[in-house]
Amino acid sequence: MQFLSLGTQYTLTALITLSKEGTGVAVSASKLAEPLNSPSTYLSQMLTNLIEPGIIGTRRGINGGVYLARDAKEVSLYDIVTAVEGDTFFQTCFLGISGCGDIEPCPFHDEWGKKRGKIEDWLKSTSLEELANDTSTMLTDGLLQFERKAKR
Amino acid sequence: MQFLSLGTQYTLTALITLSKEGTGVAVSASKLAEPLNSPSTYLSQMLTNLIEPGIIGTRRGINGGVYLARDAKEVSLYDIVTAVEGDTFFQTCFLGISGCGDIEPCPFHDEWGKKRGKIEDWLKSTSLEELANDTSTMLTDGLLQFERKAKR
DNA sequence: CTATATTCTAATATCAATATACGATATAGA
DNA sequence: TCTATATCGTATATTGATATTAGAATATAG
Repeated sequence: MQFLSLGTQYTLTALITLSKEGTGVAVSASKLAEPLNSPSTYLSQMLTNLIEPGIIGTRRGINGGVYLARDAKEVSLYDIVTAVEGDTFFQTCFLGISGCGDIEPCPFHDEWGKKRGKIEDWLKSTSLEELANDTSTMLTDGLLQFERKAKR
Repeated sequence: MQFLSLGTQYTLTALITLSKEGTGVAVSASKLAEPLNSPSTYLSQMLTNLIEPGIIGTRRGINGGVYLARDAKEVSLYDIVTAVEGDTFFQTCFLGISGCGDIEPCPFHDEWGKKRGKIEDWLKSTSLEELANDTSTMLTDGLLQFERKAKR
C-alpha cells in the first residue's frame, strides 16, 4: 500500500527540474531520468500523460525534449497526480461499496470524506512552483535515491 | 490508486459481522463471505492474517469458524488494516526517496506527515465496536455490493 | 471411531505496474 | 533539399502483486 506509484514519483521529480529550467525550455527525457536512475523511456512514457492536459509540451529531433507548457504557478500537484494515476482515490468508497454515497453512506463515508478532502485540497492548492521552491538539496545533488523493491 | 485492497475491504466487513455476534462466537468463513459475494476461501485466507496479532481465533470442525478473540472495543481499525496490508503506507516517503527523514526531508515530508498522521490517528482511535455501531442498514441487508473491476 | 464441516496451506490464474524495444518524426546542418 | 541523428510515441514483453482455486490437514460431534 503506497500512495503514489513509482511512475508518479518519477514524474513529480522530473517536473521539479523542468520548473527550475523555466517554462518553455526543453530538456530531454534521458537528461531528466539520469538523476532518478530510472529508464528514460519509462519516464518519457509517464510524462506523455501530461501532454493532453496541457501541462507539458514536447519537441522531437535534435535539441528537443520535454518542456513545461504553462507557468509553474498554474500547475497544481492535483493536476499532475491525477493526470498520471486518475482520480479514483478521490472518488471511491473507503470500503469499496458501490452504493455508498451521501444518501446511503457506509460507516466510513463522512470521516474518510473529510480526511481525503484535506489531501485533495492540499494537492489542489499547492503549485508546482511552490514544490520546486521547497525542494531541498537532496533533489539537486546526487543524493536522490528512490526506493526499489527488493528482488525476492 | 485505492486506499484499501479488496481483501482488506472484505476483512473489515466480515469483522463487523463478527463484532455484532459478540466476542468468542464462531461464524464460518462461508457464512461471512455470503453477503460479500466473495470466495469464502479467499476471505478465510485474509482473515488468517489476524490470528497472529490475536484479533481473531479459529475453531476447526463442525460448528467451527472464526471468532473475535478480544472485545471489539479493544481492536482498532489500525490494527486490522496493518495486519492485512502492512504499514508501509505510514512509513514511506511521499516521493519514495529513501534518504528522506526529519534530518534531510523531501519537500513533502512535513505536510504529508501531518495529513498521513491524521489518518493514522483516526484509525488508531476508532475501535471495531464504534465501526459496527455506525454501520448502516446497507451492511445488514442485502444492499451490500462491492465494486468489482470490469473485465477488459 | 468415523464422517463431515471446517480451517489452513500451497499452487495457480489474473491483472496492473513497470520496463523494453522499435517505429515515427522533426530538426540541424551540409 | 537531403540525410543523419536525436528524440518522442506506441506497442509489446516482463514482472510482481493481488485474487482465486484446489486440495490436504484437522478437530469436533455423534
